[in-house]
Amino acid sequence: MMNPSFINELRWRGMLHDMMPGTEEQLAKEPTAGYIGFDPTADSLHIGHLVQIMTLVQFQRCGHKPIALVGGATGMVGDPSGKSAERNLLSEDVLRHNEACVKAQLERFLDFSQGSSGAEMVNNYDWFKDFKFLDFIRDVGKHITINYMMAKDSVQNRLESGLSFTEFTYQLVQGYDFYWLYQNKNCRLQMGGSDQWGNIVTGTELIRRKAQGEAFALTTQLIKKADGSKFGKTEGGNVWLDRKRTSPYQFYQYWLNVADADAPNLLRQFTLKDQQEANALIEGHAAAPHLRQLQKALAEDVTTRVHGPDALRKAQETTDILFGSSFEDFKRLTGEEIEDAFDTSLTFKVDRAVFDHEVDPVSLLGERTAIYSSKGEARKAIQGNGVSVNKEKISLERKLTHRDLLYGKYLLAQKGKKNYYLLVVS
RNA sequence: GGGGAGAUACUCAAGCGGCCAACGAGGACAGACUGUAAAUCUGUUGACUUAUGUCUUCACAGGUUCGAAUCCUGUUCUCCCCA
Repeated sequence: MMNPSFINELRWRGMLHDMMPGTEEQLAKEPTAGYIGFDPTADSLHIGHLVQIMTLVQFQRCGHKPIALVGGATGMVGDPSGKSAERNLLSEDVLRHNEACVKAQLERFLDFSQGSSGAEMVNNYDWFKDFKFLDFIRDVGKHITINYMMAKDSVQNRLESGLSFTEFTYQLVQGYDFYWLYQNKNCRLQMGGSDQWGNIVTGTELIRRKAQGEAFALTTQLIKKADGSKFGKTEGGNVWLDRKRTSPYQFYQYWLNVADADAPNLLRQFTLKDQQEANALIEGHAAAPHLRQLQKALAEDVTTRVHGPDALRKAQETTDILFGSSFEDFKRLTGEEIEDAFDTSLTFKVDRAVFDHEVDPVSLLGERTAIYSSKGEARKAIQGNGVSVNKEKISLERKLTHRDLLYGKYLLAQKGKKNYYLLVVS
């Protein structure tokens, strides 16, 4: 049985950015171990990391052995790549916590069973924590010249604005990771986003000089959206993999809302659909864009992989209830169904006494609930025709009473067109 | 060490004694249009409030003035030229 070529897989998916000569030959020759590092800068990964996760997943599917590295050590240093300013160091407590969270997330995506392509998880803190400074500069630093390190873009870009020795050293630390994995896990390939090229190559260089070995580098495309805006950002910031930060419903909605121009690309990169399937979906979408089959397939696939089938089903139900139906339909739901449809983050409890008299919408939305952060903001939004209650646009004069409550306790509030909130009066 | 330029809201960037919460552009959010797209057009964008209001902002600290982002003094930082 012939495994599909990993490189070709990345090619048609549009994920390949660059690789060292010989990489493709190495992968064709034998099942190869390859790694990608994830620095624990937060206690959850976000969908930017998902590209790298998918790269590892594809790598494994093509018969190779993926190693997911959690950067317990590198996270302590801080990667200057792509950063315009020096960052604050995280405390060790926070790092150890983040590390555990990131590890748990990564574990869900790969197959860790035994066998030549069974995944492994390592933490570079394990080999760095007892590495003495003097040993490091003698054993590692001696092999790489300052001239070489200075030439990296990540360093050059920071010479004007400033770069600490700590961040400058990052490439050596990461380079040593690769060397360590090469020696201990027979790891021949490091992958990463295209901004990681410099760091990766420091590793292959170290392997060449220190171990006279040959190792390879491969980078993937950074995802760009058609309109030039950043991928993975929403009003609330990053789209996280942790459901406590981004609920499955919000996660599903993010993918469902992807622009047409970006959808084919994202489908190829974030799902495992094969070329035929993907093309069929893309053609189907081109023929009937308003059905948004592409976005639906994408959202479904990614949400399932990240949050599981149950969470997907619930997210879809909620979506149907909020977007697919009129308020008349909404009213037919039972109280339990309604409460179940909303994430806790979108649900606000309001004291019954508030509805004893007429309620001013401004104070209800801006003061009694956190839908708007202040009355002023709530007022501006209402004046700007951006607020609905029970699917009906409201004005400043529209007072709310207990008669507006469904089952005497529910009120559906909308901020803009897409943001729904549930007020529960009790 | 000598000389010059500069530091303004999320970013870029005007303003150079009162009409400045501060032009404009980008971004972000919202409205219309649509398909919970894109493009386009419109509105909002210091905070609180809703009144022709209050408060906090134009690197930092002082000062001049009825009044300063705008003038003076000192401090910090950045860039450029010469040595």
